[in-house]
Amino acid sequence: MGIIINLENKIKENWKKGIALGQERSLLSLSKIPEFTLEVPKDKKNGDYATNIAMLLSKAEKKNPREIAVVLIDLYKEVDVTNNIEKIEIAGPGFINMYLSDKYLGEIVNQALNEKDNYGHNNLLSDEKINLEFVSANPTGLLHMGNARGAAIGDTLANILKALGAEVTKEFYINDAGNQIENFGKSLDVRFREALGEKDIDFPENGYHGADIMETVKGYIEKNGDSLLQVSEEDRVAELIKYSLSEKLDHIKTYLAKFGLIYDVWYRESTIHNSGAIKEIMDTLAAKGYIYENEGAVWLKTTSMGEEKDEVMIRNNGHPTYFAADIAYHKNKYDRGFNKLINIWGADHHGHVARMKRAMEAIDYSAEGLEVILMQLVRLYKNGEAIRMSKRTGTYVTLEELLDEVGKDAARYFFVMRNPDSHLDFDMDLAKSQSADNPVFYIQYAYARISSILRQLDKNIEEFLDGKEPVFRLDIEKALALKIGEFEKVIIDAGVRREPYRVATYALELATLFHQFYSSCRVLNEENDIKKNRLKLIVATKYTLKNVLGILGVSAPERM
RNA sequence: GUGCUUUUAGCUCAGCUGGAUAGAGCGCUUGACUACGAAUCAAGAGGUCGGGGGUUCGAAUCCCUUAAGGCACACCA
Repeated sequence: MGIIINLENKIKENWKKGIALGQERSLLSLSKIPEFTLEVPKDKKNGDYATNIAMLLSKAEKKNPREIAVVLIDLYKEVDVTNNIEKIEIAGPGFINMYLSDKYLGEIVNQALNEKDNYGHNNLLSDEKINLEFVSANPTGLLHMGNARGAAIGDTLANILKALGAEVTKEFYINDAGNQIENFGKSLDVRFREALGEKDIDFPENGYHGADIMETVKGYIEKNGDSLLQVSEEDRVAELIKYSLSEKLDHIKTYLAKFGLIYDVWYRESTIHNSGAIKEIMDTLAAKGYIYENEGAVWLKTTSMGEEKDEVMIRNNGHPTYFAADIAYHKNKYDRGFNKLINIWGADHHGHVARMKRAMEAIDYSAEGLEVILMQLVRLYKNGEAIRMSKRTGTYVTLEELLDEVGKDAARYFFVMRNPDSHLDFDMDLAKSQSADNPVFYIQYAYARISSILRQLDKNIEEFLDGKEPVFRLDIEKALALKIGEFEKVIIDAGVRREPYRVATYALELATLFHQFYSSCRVLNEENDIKKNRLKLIVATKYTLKNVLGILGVSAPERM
């Protein structure tokens, strides 16, 4: 556990002990200790920590908060054996403000120096076995901006959860079955026959018009010739689907890898269909009386589970729906030993969330263990104008183009920096710009500056890192050290709440404090003690920056 | 129509289980290199937290209501 978290726990404990002591001595009349807060005040003038405990007790004690605070502070001082608080004051309507002893700042820096690449890591979630499924784009086309946002959020979240000790499996669900694939196959077949000279073939109604599948078909013909014309349509379609999916998937894999994302598992929907898993859940649900037939289709009584309408499980053509397959798929994930299933879906899937949870309950699996992060759309801006993105008209920007244009680092940072449930305005020009306006460069620049200082050091850095706790006198030094100490709290917060953007924000804050420090403090041309302390501070900053950037999947350059 | 979601500075967004004078970046105005990288820093202006009601010591935050955007409500996925 980090210094800061330990410290906060101790402070809270001490307040509780103090109150208990007060009860013993009948100084306080309350029977139960209320849930009080320990927060970091926005304004430094109000101390390092503040608690609202006196205000909360006001009612039960029938006294004004400031009077109670006087009693509480005496009690606190009596039980506090660690002396981690230097000064306690009453302020405003009854806040109790605590001022930390500076000793902790030195401890924080030392911890970062000792733990290096592991600094900020933790074992809070070591009991969790998490399956994180994201992107899962249809393998019938190219990856677009929405997929890219999911990729960045998912991969970052995976890194955060791993930093908290969880076992995380990143999974891509391949929709290689169902209606879409049938349409895809028909479209391929038409393009194939057209490419070989056949004319006036009706194009399927919900077919794929993209130019990319013509390329695919041409590629197939170059390699394998036209022998497929001799086989049955069914076999031909099957072969074309197999070939195209494999080509598309390779493409998707390649570009996700360039984006810094490597999946642990690629799971095919067809495995679910072929394994009998769907029949199994249908039997389970039927045995529980949740299944009925109507108009040739088989329905799930989701209304009896609190949903607004029933859902089709098996269509009247005998094919299971996506919903039915998804229930089997999620059961399969639980059966593989995961206790948490986290999915990242586009906001257009939100109707799917509640019924999936109800379905899990219906087959006696955990609905709580299934978490869905919904992601809003990405709006793309270029030259100050919104670019309309549409698959139909083919004007959408692909991950490939994005990587070419702005690069992995900027793209990943921009996608993660906003809360998923707000729309993301992606400014291509800003992401491309190599200036202070671009947060990615700003953060990386801080790292490069530190590296630059260390390169100019006359002796080996290890000679300055003597293990003694550094002492800081200037506010900016203290602020930077404290920010380093917050890192672990940020990771925990981001992980527990599943909000990766907090890490992006933190990286920017840390870089800001470093730049401020840099502009007001020299490091190299200082008298020995100060030089040593500041070197420790910037090396600790460097490790912290490296670790944050690592979590974000953004590179940490020694030079820029 | 029903459900979910968003609404905070000119723009893009933070704001924790309710806390002190609502924050940051960009943009704007004005400054700072004979000093470890000016891809930086400092200072300033800028707000009816969409509107209205309620809960309480205290509301951007919780509840009700209302307005505006987005999404969903298929035998598609």
